[in-house]
Order: sequence, then structure tokens, then C-alpha cells
Amino acid sequence: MLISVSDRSQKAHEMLCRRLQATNKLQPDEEDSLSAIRWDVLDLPAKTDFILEGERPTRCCLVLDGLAMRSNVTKAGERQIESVHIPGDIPDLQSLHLARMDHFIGTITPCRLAFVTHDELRAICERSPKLAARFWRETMIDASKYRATIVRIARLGATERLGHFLCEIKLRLEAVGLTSGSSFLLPLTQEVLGQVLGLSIVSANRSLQWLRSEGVLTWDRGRVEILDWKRLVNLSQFDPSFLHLDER
Amino acid sequence: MLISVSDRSQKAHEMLCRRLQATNKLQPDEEDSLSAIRWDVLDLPAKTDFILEGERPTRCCLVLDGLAMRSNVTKAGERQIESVHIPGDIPDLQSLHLARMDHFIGTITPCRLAFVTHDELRAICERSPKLAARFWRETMIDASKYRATIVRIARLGATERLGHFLCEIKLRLEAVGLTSGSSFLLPLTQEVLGQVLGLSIVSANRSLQWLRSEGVLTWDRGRVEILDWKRLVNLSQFDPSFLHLDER
DNA sequence: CGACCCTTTGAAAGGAATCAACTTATGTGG
DNA sequence: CCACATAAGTTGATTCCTTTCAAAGGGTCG
Repeated sequence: MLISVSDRSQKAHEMLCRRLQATNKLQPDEEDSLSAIRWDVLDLPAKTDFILEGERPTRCCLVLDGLAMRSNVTKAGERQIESVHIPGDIPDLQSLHLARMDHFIGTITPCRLAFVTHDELRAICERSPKLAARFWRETMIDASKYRATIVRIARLGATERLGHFLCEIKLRLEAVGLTSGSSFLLPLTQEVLGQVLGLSIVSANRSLQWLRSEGVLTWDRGRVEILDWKRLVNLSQFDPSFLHLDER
Repeated sequence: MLISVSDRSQKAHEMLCRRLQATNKLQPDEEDSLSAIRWDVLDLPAKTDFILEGERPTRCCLVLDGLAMRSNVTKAGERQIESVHIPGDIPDLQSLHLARMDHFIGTITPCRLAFVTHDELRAICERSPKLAARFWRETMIDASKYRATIVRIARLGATERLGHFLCEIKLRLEAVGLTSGSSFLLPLTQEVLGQVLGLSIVSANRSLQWLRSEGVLTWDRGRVEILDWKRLVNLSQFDPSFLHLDER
């Protein structure tokens, strides 16, 4: 089945609208502004950095399908993944205000991405301060997740980190309708998992083994099922408030 | 010598203007909007959390004097400091868009703070999309610092972390004119330093000892002097680009 | 079937945390 | 101005967790 350009653009529009009305419904005029966006939809293979450190991007991208990541490489050559991005996320919205990329954006799995120019976004923000505030809020939630990541990595042990990350991902996927009950797709290799958690691949593996052996979850060929959510939340010291998912 | 209310307000105005024109000079109309802000200036003693997790703030604060911090406490009771704030910073600008605080803001040393209401800031942003973008940019730089903190804590050893943090602080203080040559005031206890770096107080101490013994720096009664900046930068794998200090 | 990627496991090494004590500053009141 | 109390810095010894190194399984795809 072929997907027409307008269909793909339509999906981008819908995902963006859904995301931006987390708190208040979009007004008709806001929705109109957004529907005028010309999205440039692109499919990329897995493991591809498509925005590089040092670049000066002129567009932002919305993840339509797949998993993306934001990462940085130390001078010693080690990669740290600072955030994992799921459909509905705009990983590089900050580039609207920071000219130079200080990190990489790349795909983890094959991704479908929708690009919009900075010019277009800036024009929208200028016309509609309300929409600007909504976009701004999105970047503030990203910042909130970074803060949670700092605490996760600085203060939690290996297994706690893994559990904490899985709690976060589960809730985020749920918020965009990408879970089926207690299970969801998360096709990360354990190497990538280690780079997310600030752990070696061996520790990532052993933490995962432990969670499995305790009957907290299963993780098979990219599908995670949480068997004991309460336990997972408790052992990870997880508090979902940093996600700001529901604050009417 | 008494300082009048308007003098103190004036200082807040100047610091804010200096900060916001990092990239482009402020236009006269922008400066006018900002000068209309009614600042509420307040002095607070050291070690005082003045915005608490769970609160719904109605104001933002600008640091005029002293060191402030953003911290979070794990359920196990350990405190992690996510960021240290120096004069000119607005530590809680994100509260403009995130209703509920998911962390604490507090003083490290005695501080003079200037508060402005969300209503006033929102009005300014609505009237002037250019100013809104400038404020937005500030929050994006904060986010950039969080990302650097993630990498610092996840991938650097104890001494590297300390060095990296000191490089960051040095450049930030320099940018607001708070260094004298290669030295600057940084009255942090080693316990606080550990909470910033994700280290125990003992490790913080030993890392500091090492840097001293190598002749990289001195740190005496709250005054740091960098004796060998190049070496410090190198051993910390420090790259200043995340501070976005100069990108015309 | 074989190459490759990913996962798993064991053993040893290393770095930071912890525990515990001691020293040095800072500050207060008699 | 000293005596004492308290906070901050320093040091050594030990424990614990994670990394590193190395190698063996397991799955997938051309």
C-alpha cells in the first residue's frame, strides 16, 4: 500500500496537535496555524546520526515512527545517550534557539521523521504567542526529563536505573497510545541500554537478568512486558511527576 | 549605606538585560518592556530551600547575589544538586510553563533574589515575541547544561567530574564579570560539592586534594584559583560549547 | 551453513562508598 | 580573650559495586 505525501503530512499534523494539547485544547486558530505547516517526511535506517554536533540546523524534526536518540561523545570516545525519543517527540526543538548543535541526534531503530523549517516555526510563534508557549512548554518537559536523568544516574544503582528508565518509557509510550496493556515495543540492544543508563553492557545485562529472575518483567525480542508495575516503581524509586503528564 | 528599593530593582533590571542580550542587542522597545517589571527583592540566608517540590509557583526569581541551587531528593533520602546558579541566572524560569515544581530551589550561600510574577512575564512574552524568544533561549541553555551534567556524571571519573564542573563555573562567572583573573569565589562545602558531582564527600575531598597536589588549582576558604587552565580543561575533557556563550 | 550481531556468563581488577577517627576552622558566650 | 561547641576538612582501612577482560552461547539473515 502506498502512502501519499499528504497522508504522511497529515500524520505529522495529528501527532503534533495531540502532543501540544496536553493541558488545554487547541483553539481553532491555533490548529489552523499548525495545519499550514509543510512537513517534509523522511525515512531513515537504524543507527544513523542525522544531525551532527557542530551543525547549525535550519529545521526541527518530529518523530513519527521508531526510536530516536540524543547523544554525546566524550573526548575519550565514550558515547552517552542523553535522551531516547518516541513518536510524537521533537528531539531538536531546542535548535530553534541554540544555533550550534552541541550533540548528535540519531535513529536507534528505523525511523520516519517529519521535518519543519525553523523559519516556519518562528513565524508561527511570532503570530501566536499561545502556540509559542505550547512549544516552549514541550522543551521545558524535555529539560525536566534531563533533570530526572541526572538524579537517576547520579544516585541510583544499576538495577534501579534500569527500572527507573523503563517506568519512564512505559508512561511516555502510554501517553501516545503505544502500549498494549502492560507491554510495549522497546527494541534497544543492551549496548544502547548501557549508553542510556551510564552502565557497561555487562551491568545492563545483569540488571535486566535480575529483574527477569524476580518476575518483575519479561523482555524478549524488543518487547517488554511489565509483570509487576508496583514493584518496579518501588524498587526504582520512581516518581512520575517529572513527566508532567497531567496537570490541568 | 542604605540601598533604596529602586536601586535594588535597578540592579535586577541591569542583570536581566545583560543576560538577555548575549546574542543580539536589545531593541529600545524590548528594553522598555523589561524596565517596566516590578521586582520584589528579597534577601535569604544560606541553606534555605525557598521553592519546594510540589508547589505551584506564581513568580520567577533572578539571582542578584550569592549562589543558589536546584536539587532533588530521592525516595531513599539522598540529595542530588542538578544545577548551581550564579548571579544573573533565573533558576526557575521553567515554572512559567510547568505548573508543578518537581524539585527544590534553594540558597547555598546567603542570596539576594529578585522576584517577578508569572503574570507579568507572560504579558511581556505575549506583547513581544522577540523577548519571549530570548527568555525561551535562556531555558534552552539551562537544558544544555543539564545534558552536559548527564555526560559529566555518567562518563567521567571523580577527578574529571570536579575539574569539569570547575571549568563550567569559571566560564559562567567570567561571563558575568565575577572572576578576578584566574580566581573566583566559590564558597561550597565539600558536602555540597559531592551532591553536585554525584560523589561522596570523601571522594570529593580526594579529587580536590589531587588537583591541588598537581598544582592545577588552589581552593582556600571559598576562593578558587586556577593555576593551570589548559591542564584542567584537558584532564576534565571539557568542551565549553554547551554553554553557548558566543554564537553570533 | 556460516558470518555477524547480540546476549550471557565467569573471573579479576578497579574505583568509589562507607565507616570511623582525627584535625582544623569557625563561632559563641562566659 | 579563652573555653567550649559545632561545622568543615582530612585521612586510613575496608567493603561493595561496577567495570573490564575474555569467551561461550544463541538468533537471524543472506
